Amino acid sequence: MQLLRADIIDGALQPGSKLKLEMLRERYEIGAAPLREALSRLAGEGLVVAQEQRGFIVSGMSVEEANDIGELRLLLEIEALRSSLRLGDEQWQTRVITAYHWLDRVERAPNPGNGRLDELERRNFDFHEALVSACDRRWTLHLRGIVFRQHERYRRLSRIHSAKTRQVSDEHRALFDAALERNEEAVVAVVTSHIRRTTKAVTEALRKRQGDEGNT
Amino acid sequence: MQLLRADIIDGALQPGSKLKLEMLRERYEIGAAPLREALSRLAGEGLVVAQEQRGFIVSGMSVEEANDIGELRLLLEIEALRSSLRLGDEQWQTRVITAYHWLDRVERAPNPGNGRLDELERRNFDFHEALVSACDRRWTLHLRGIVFRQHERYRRLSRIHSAKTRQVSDEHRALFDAALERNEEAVVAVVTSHIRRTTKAVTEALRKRQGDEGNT
DNA sequence: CCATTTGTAAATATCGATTTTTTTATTGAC
DNA sequence: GTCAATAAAAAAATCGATATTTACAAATGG
Repeated sequence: MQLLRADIIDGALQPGSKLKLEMLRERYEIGAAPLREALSRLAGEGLVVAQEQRGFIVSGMSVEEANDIGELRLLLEIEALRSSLRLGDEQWQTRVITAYHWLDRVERAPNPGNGRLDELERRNFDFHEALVSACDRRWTLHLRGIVFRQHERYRRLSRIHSAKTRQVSDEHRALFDAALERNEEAVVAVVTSHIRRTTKAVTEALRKRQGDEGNT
Repeated sequence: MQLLRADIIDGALQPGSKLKLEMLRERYEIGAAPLREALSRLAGEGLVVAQEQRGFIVSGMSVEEANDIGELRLLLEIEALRSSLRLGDEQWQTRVITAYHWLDRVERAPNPGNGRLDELERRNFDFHEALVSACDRRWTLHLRGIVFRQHERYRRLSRIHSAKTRQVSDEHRALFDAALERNEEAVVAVVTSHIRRTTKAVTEALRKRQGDEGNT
C-alpha cells in the first residue's frame, strides 16, 4: 500500500494509466484481495479512480487541477499552521528545529543528483509536517495530508523540468524564522508566496509536458 | 456501500462501535471482499478507521471534531460557492431554483414527522449541491463532499435533540436570494452564519449527549 | 465498404475456504 | 486470591478458484 502510493506520487505509475490488477500483483507480490483494498483506500482519497466493472486508473493530472490543489493546499496549510503556532510547546520547537536542520543540510548539499531528490522530498515533507505537528485539529490534518500528497505529485513533475532550488531554500529559512517567532501573519505571508510560486512552476512544467506530448 | 455509508451518517451504526465483518455481511448480504473494499474506501475518506489486524470501527465523534469539521465545511463551501457563482450559467440557475423549491416545500410542511426527516436532509443536500454545481474545481468539490458528509453526521445528531427548523428555513431563503443575485459577499456572510449556527447547535447537542451517557 | 452482430479472449469482481492473528477463558502456580 | 501462562474460540486477513463483465476481433448482412 505504501509502496503503491509512493509509485503513484513519484510518477512511476503515470497519471491516467490503467492499473492492471495482474500486473500490480506481480510487482508488489500480494494477492488480489489486499491489492483491491489498497486501491479502494487510495480511491477514497482520490489518488486513483475506481471505474465500476472496469478496474482502476491513476487519477489524471492537469493545469486546472494543479491550481485547484495548490489553492487548497494553501488554505489547509494556513489553517493547520495557525493552530500549530498557537499550541506549539517546547517539544514542537525541538521538532521544527531538528527538521529544518536536516532539510537545510540537504538543500545546501553540492550535488542535487537524482538519488538526493528523494531525500530532499522527504526532508521537505518532514519539515512541513513538523511545523503543523502541534495542530490538534484531526480533520484539518487529515485533509491537509490528502492534499499534500497530491501536491507533491505535481511538485515532482516540476522538479524534472526545472531544478532551481536556490530560492526555495530561502523561503524555507524565512518560514522557519517566522514560525519560531510565532508570527502568524508572517508565516501566512511566506507560505502563501511559497506555495503560489510552486504552483506557478508546476503549471509551467505541465504546459511544457503537454506541449512535448503533442510532438510525440 | 451507499447503504453502509448512509447507516454510518444517520447514526444507525454508532460512532466508535466495532464493525464486525460477519454482522455486516448478514446485514447487507454481501461477501467479505466487497465489504472490505467498501470499508477501505470509507476509511480513505475518514468515516471509518481501519485498525490493522483488528478490523474497522466507526470513527468517533467529539465536540472538538465538530468544531474542526464545521470550520472546514465553511472554508470549502465558500471556495466552491465563489467559483460556482462566477461560472454558473442558466442551467445552474434552473437547478438552484428547482432545488430550492423542493426544499422550501418540505421545510414548510406542517408535520416534521420522523419519516420527513430523511427527506428534509436529502432536499437540504440537493439544495447545497445545486448551489455549488457550477464550480469546476474537482478537488475542492471532492473535499467538500467528504466534509459535508461528516458534517451531516453531526447535524443529524443535533436534530434529535432540538427540532427548531424555523430559522433554518429563513437562512436558506436568504442564501437562495443572494445566490441568484450573484452577490458573493452576501452569500459568504449568510453561509458563514448558517454553518456557524449549525455548529453551535451541534456542540450543544453533543455536550448534552455526553452528559446523558454519564448518567447511564 | 461500412455497420451490426456474434464469438472469443482478457480482465474484473465475487465467492468459499484456509491461514493467521487477536481475544477470551481456563488452568496452574505462587 | 491474584497473576501468569497456556489453551480454546472468535475474528480478521489472505488466498485460490469461479463467475461476470467488458474489450477486441472476426464474420455476417446490408
